[in-house]
Amino acid sequence: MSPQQRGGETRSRILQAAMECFAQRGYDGTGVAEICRRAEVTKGGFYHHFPSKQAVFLELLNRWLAGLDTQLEAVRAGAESIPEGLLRMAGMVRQVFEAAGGQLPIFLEFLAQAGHDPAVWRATIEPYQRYRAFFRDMIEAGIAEGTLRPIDPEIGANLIVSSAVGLVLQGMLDPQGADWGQVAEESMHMLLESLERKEK
Amino acid sequence: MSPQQRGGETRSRILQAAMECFAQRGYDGTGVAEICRRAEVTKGGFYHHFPSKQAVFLELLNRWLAGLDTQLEAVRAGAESIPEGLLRMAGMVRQVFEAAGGQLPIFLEFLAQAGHDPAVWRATIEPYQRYRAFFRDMIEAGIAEGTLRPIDPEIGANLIVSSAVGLVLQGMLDPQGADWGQVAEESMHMLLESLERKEK
DNA sequence: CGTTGGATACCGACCGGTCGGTATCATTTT
DNA sequence: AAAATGATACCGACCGGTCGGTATCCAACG
Repeated sequence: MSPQQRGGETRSRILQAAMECFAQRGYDGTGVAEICRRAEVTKGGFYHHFPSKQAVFLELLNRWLAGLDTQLEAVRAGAESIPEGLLRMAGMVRQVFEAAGGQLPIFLEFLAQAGHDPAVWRATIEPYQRYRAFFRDMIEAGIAEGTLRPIDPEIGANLIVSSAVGLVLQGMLDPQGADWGQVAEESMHMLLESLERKEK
Repeated sequence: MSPQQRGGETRSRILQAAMECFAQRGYDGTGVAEICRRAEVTKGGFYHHFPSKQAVFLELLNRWLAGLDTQLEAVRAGAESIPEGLLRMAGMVRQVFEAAGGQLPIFLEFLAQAGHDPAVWRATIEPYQRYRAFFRDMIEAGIAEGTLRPIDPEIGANLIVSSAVGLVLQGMLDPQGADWGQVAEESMHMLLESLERKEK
């Protein structure tokens, strides 16, 4: 195996292990040693691939956000109408939950760290603004195509983003508390029902 | 000054200092020594009043939640109709933000810690269930009194709680990003508009 | 009234242990 | 040989919590 391949594999093993540790014990709660143990790498290897613990965290955050971005964009491009697109985005919540296999609380870590670390903060807050703009544009398009009532797009986008964030958060905290994927779909359905233009 | 008074004052000074520290540096990020410095108490005094750092954190959490509870209940009792009550609860968001004076990120700490510490988790998750039940009852009452459309109360309550949580979260992360109090009111207004029974 | 006993409040040095990060060396690949 | 990779040992800082001791005040007693 080439060294690039080996190095890359070690690198992703570290990332994977770090994600699991952060999700279970939190950022401050997990030591570099623990990540190394789980990734079957020594400290030397760790600091060969990453300059610091924070760098690993930041890369994890950026990957997660990038994944969300591409998913959202794909759904938008594939949807026939705005309401249908929004509904399918609600379905993404279920996917997000299933994909992470109970290791989701790392999202909480992202948020908590954003409160203390300016670098994490910038990386966290910027996507929120992007998402608000994203849904604002969608709503405007929906109004233009006549499938949505003429509401204030800013407020509507905010409502969507807020509900999504709140939903994901509750799902993180209490995965067994409900079928959050289904709750997300039904909530978005109710929300849409009120935004959609009804033919009389 | 009686010793009880002195003791009580010291105790609340510790709580206040701890809240500020936790909000700025996070739970793990703040040492007991730092809390003591800010509260002008020594470590001995700290551990005289509290058995552990976690105990301080938990008391802070419980006080916050208790305050929210009493406020919500007061609004419900004082409202003439369900929609009016819901609208005034949206106004509470502005109050919450102003009352905390930018020290709000401690809410994030509550959430993050809930992911790791079972005691914090129980204290955090239980109010969510209570709030969902609270709003479900309100919606049911609203349907009964004829001011709300006959929607699914569970889903509606979930939508309200999720939006509120997401709104508060965004306000924490980016206090300067918007007038969150106003955004909360307008969002709730839009939400209500779709839930309210419209006379034709 | 003065004294005394003891409860409460508070002090600050100290401990065992952990942590993130570094320095150095060994091995493998090109 | 040079570069990439990763293993081992170690460092200094810091942290939560403990502990022996002191200051302050109240209540009971003589």
